[in-house]
Amino acid sequence: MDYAGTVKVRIKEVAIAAGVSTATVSKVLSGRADYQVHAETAERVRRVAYELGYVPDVAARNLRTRQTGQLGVVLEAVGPSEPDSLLTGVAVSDAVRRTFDGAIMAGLSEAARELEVPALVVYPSGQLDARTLLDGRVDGLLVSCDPLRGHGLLHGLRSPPVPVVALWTQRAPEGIGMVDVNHAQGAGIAVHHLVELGHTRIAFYGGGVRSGVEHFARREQGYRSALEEAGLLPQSAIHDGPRLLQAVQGGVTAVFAETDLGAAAAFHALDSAGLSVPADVSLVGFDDIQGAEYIAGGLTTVYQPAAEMAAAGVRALLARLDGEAPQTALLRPRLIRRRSTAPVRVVSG
Amino acid sequence: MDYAGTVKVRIKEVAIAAGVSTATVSKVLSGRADYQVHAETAERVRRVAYELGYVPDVAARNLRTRQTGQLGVVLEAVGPSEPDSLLTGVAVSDAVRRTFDGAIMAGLSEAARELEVPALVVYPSGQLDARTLLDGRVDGLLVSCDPLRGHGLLHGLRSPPVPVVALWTQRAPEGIGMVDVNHAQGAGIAVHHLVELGHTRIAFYGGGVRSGVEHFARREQGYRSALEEAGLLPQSAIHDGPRLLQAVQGGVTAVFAETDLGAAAAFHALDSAGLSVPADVSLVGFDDIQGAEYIAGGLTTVYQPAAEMAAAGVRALLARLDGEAPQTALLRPRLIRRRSTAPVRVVSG
DNA sequence: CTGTTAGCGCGTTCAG
DNA sequence: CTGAACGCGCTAACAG
Repeated sequence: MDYAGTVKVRIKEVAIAAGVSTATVSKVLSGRADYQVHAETAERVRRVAYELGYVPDVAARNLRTRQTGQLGVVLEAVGPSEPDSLLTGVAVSDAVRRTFDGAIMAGLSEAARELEVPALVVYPSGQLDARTLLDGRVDGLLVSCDPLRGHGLLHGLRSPPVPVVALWTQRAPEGIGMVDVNHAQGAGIAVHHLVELGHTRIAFYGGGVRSGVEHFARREQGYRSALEEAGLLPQSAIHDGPRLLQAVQGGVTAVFAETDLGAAAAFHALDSAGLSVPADVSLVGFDDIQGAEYIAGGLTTVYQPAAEMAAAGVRALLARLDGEAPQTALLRPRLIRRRSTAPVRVVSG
Repeated sequence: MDYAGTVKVRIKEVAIAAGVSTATVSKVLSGRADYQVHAETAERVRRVAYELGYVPDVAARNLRTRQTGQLGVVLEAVGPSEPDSLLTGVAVSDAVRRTFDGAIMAGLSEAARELEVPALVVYPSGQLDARTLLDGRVDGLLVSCDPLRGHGLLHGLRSPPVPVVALWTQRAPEGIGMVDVNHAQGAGIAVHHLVELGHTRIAFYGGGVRSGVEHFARREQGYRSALEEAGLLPQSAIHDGPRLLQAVQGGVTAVFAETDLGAAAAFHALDSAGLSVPADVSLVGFDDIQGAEYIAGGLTTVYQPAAEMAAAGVRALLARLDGEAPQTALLRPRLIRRRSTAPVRVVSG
């Protein structure tokens, strides 16, 4: 179809062409069931509207109805660092973030389609303050947080003018809904996998609680709980190659790394020392980053359901717009089995 | 600041509080230079507006001005496959797309901030037809294409009601602006790197022209041109392990793979046959996917400037809104040197 | 079941 | 330099 030079058709022209009033056209096309219109009339209006290529003007509609149906999105990780970051200077792969944000966008986009959200409004990086939300562009806001940075934006959003749901955190201020991956549970799944393979001395590789990063802390806590539940002894977190090798010499046969990138580092340390994965040491990561299948010959890892999280966020926000109270939802991560884990070797001698 | 229960402030209240008319407030805040307002008055209005927390209502403004300042975004890869895909059934890692889309969003977001685009409107996957663009939600549209799928959407957008710029393709219909990575140039850069290392027998690994995929075709063409320019002989494209090994036995010392994932496959074939990278064979990929540093011990590859492409897209679209004609821009890819390439081994005997 | 009417909040004439 | 009046296109309320 060719719309070149097409003058926009307005509701009045549809009304005239269909021989009804503009109100009737509006009633039919807005589809509100509480307006009863003769089926034949409605059908005629719809046909005429379609033939004329009529599309309601959203600006006018939004002005009249005082809502847009649109949901706002902030990708917090995209954009300049915030000064309150606990990890300024830490080299985190941009690609990790981008994969994650891409998955988030995919999930949002898919959920928006299914739930008939007409459009998502993405605010430019670092652009948003609470005041901006007053401008009536969106009915609600989703914030995809970056756990490696502070939650500056979220804290500026206490008592925001529209409902807010935060993704990938469990530390939003009161009144803000949350959807996060259950990091502790994910760690538990990883540990459980290793225990099933017969490992009893399992190390945690990464900054964990000490890093100050919410997710890493939860992962270490999950590691501890899972080991204790299994009647095994947690080890203190290890964050460098030499200590990892020490631990292995001390009898550790499996390593749970708090991230896939950490697992890559652990593998490098082990490999350089002539230790084989998984023959000598089993290795599990967390994230399932792109390329995880090439780490350590195929890294067994815990997949974070980012797209599902985004979809859950959309549903949660829609529920809030429907009057429900803010809630916290935790999604179950999934173990991806590859080739970096194996049954513990029977100790000979 | 706490906006709980805050009633939205309207222009009239600002006017009253500042002791002027709404027209004056509008003139001051819209910042249009052709309206002369007493400096003191203007300053007072601005201060009062700020103190009252006044934010103009975008719906009303959009209705009045007939534009929004917003740019639409379609991530074509997100969403269900189209039937016209040439590669239905081909397993392409979702993660690759997501990284790419994430980078695109990051670039868009950053450019939007710099160029003061108030917001980006992301249309849900597979939701958009040309008609939807008539609804006045956006002043222009960016389409991030998926080269592995058809351009169904783009072709439905001939003569669209708003300017359109397509990303990651050079095959959009007439009238649509384009920004793409210069794939041929990227291939040339890769080949040039290998030639500099002394390689003279360089293979192309992947579907290339025969795949029917625009990007892969350009990359193979770029490979050919670069070799010819260097006075060397291009080989026909290889797309499986056994033939790759044959080629190596036949004297090939370097392989340019059309994608990083392809490079991983090539590496696997070589490695399984006991050939070492880069000692026996040098290997270059294309894309610089997340995890490329773990492929083949650190894959030398061609990085696609996705974020820059997105930013260029925003600029191109803004230029079109400014009255300029649609153009095509090609961005120069960059070589990422890692450890999978080395000087050619001097043949002994 | 359908039509008439009155704004939604703002930006822009055009008098003063 | 300022303010009153109008209308962007649509939908909610109400009258018929």
